[in-house]
Amino acid sequence: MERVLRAVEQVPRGRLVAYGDIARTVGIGARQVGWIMRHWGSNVPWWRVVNASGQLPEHLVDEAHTLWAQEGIVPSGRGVSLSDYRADLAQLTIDWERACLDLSAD
DNA sequence: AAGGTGACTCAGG
DNA sequence: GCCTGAGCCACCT
Repeated sequence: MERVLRAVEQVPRGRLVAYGDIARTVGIGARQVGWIMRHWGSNVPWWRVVNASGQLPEHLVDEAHTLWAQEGIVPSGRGVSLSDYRADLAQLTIDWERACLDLSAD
């Protein structure tokens, strides 16, 4: 699950990813991502992680809208247009790994 | 050890 | 767009 949290941390400002994206990237079930977020999400940019419909659970939408506004994400309808802000999770993790290599290489 | 639950997702109707 | 059913797997009774 460390991988999950790391993946979420890699999501850049103004971008979003779906639980399923993370799930497939780190190779676990989508529900596990949700479970992890519930326990450790408070320590990562959880608002950049939404479900496949671009929505969040009721108790979070309010916070999320505020944070999204700060990131320049404009909600559409009940959630956000995931397709408009979706980040390439796989690419992000690759970038992160390469960054680590660069650091050690130097 | 077995069964229920969940910040989910996908395919079908 | 909405509802159902099945798959998912870590965690908790």
